[in-house]
Amino acid sequence: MSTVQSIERAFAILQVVAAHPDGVGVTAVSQQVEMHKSTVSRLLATLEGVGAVARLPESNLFRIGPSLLSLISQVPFHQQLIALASPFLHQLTAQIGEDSGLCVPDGDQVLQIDQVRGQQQIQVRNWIGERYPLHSSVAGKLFLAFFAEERRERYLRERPLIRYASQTYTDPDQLRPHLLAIRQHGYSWVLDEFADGLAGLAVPIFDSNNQIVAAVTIYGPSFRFPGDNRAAVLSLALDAGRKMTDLLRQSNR
Amino acid sequence: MSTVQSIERAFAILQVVAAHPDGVGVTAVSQQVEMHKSTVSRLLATLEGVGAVARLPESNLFRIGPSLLSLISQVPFHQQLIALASPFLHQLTAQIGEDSGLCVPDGDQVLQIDQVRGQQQIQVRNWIGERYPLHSSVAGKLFLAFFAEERRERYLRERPLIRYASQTYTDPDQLRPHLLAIRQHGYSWVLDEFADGLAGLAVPIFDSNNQIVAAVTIYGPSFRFPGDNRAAVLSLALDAGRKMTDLLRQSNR
DNA sequence: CAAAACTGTTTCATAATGTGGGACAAACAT
DNA sequence: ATGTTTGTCCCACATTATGAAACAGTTTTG
Repeated sequence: MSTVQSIERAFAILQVVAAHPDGVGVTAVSQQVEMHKSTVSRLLATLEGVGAVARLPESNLFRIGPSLLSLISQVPFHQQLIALASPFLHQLTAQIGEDSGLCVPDGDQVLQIDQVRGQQQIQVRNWIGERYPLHSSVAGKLFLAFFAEERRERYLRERPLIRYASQTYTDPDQLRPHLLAIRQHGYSWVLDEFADGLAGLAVPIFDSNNQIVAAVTIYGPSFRFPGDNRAAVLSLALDAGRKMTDLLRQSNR
Repeated sequence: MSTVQSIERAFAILQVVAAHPDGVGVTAVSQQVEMHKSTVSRLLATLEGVGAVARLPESNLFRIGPSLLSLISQVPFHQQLIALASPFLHQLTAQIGEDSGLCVPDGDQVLQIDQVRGQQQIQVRNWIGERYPLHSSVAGKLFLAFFAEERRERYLRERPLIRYASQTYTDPDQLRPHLLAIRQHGYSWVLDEFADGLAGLAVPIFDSNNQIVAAVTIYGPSFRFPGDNRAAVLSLALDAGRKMTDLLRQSNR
C-alpha cells in the first residue's frame, strides 16, 4: 500500500502550525518537521492557496486557515463527536479489552452512534444506530441523572419504566435515589438491567455549558466485567471522559 | 510560485468527503473531482493514514476523520472566529469599499481582533489588538445592547461614560433607550462618538445559545460613510452577520 | 551605518515521486 | 449462475516534487 509523501508532509506541517496559535515561520516549521526550507515554503504556499493556513497580516507567519474550519463546519455534530471520541474509544478497548461505545441522548431515548469492538470471543452485539430507553441502559441512566430536574421528572412521570431484564428499575421512587447517586459519583453502571448477563459502565461528556452531550460506555458479559480491576477500569473511563470534555470545550469556545 | 498538485487534489477530495456526511466511496469521489479511481484511492488511503478521513465501520465509505478536528481544537476561539469571518470581511470590504473589522467583548471593553483594509486614500487606522470602551464604540454599544440586563446595568452603574468625541453618550439615561433601539433593530451605528469624523456600523454574531460573541464592523470617515446606499450597506452587513452566526452554530452544535 | 545573520522565495538540474491505464479480486445485483 | 459494480494493486512512464544553492528583503549586531 503506497502513500503520497507530500500529503503526509503537509499534515505534519499543519500539526506544527496548529500547535503555534500565534503563528510560525517557514524556518521554524522546517526545523520541527525536519524538512528543507524550500520544501516547507512550497508546501506552505500550497496550503495557503487552498486556505488550510493563512498568513498573519503584516508578517509572514502562518496560522491555521479558514478552509479547515469550513470543512468541519459541514460535518454534523454527531459525526464530530464520533471523530473526537474515536481515538479514546480505541484506547479504552485496547486497555480494558471490552467493547466501548458512544451514545447521545435522542429525545426520550438513547442513540448509539459508535462502538469499538474488542477481541473477546464472547462479546456484546453491535448496537450502532440503535435506540433504547433511558431508564434501562447505562448511558440512558447517566443522561437522566444529568438532565435538568424538569426533564428528568417529566420522563419519570410520562414514560412507563418497562422491564427489560431481571434488575430493571421499574419504580420511579427506586430509580430517583439511584440517579442521584449516579450524578454524585459522576458515572453510571448497570447489571442485568438492559439484558440479563450484561454489565456496563458509562461516563459523561459535557459541553461548554456543562450540559451532558454524550456518554462513553463500556460493556461486557457480567461474568467477566468489570472484573477484579474495577477501580482501574473506572478511572480509565473517567479520565477519557474528562479529556473528551476538555477537547470539546476547546473546540466550542 | 509553484504549488504542490497532490495537496491541492487532497483538499479537493476532502471538500467532497465533507459534503457527504453519510460517507462517500472512491468511485463517487473520483467522478466529482474528475480524477482517476486509482489516484483517488491512493490519496484517500494517505488521508486515512494521517487521520484526515476515516472509513465507516463495515464499509469502505469515507467520512471526515478525527485529525482535522484535533487540529482545529488546538486553535483558540478568537482565531477560529477570525478564520471563520475572514472571507466575509474581505467580501464586505470589496463590496462596500470601506474597512471592515471583527470585535469581541473583553470584560468591560471591546477588543478588535481583525480588520480588513479597503483601498480608500482616506481610511481609518489599524485597530487590531486595541481595546476601547463599550459605550463609545459601535461594537461596544452592540454588545451592551445584547448583554443580559444585569451585565448592561452593572456597566452603566459602575463605569463613568467618558466623553471621547462630540456626540459620545455620557448620560446613562440617554444611552439606555438608544441601546434598546439597537437591540430592536439588530445592528448598531455610530457617528462622532468615538472620534469626530468617524462613522461606523456593527452587526452581531451569536453562538448556539444566542449569546453575542462578536461583532462585524464597518468604519469610514463620516463625509463618505455610509453614503447614499445606506440601506444596501446595512443589508450586506446584516446578511454577513447572519451567515456567520449560522456557520458558528453549525460548527458548535 | 555598514556588516552580519537572519528571514522567505526562486531557480534549476536531478530523479524520485506521483500518476493513470489496466489487471485483479471481492462484493453486490441480476 | 452471470454480469456489474466496487476498491486495490501493479508497473512503465514522465510528470512532479525535491533540495542545494543563489537571491532578495529584514532585522540584529557590532
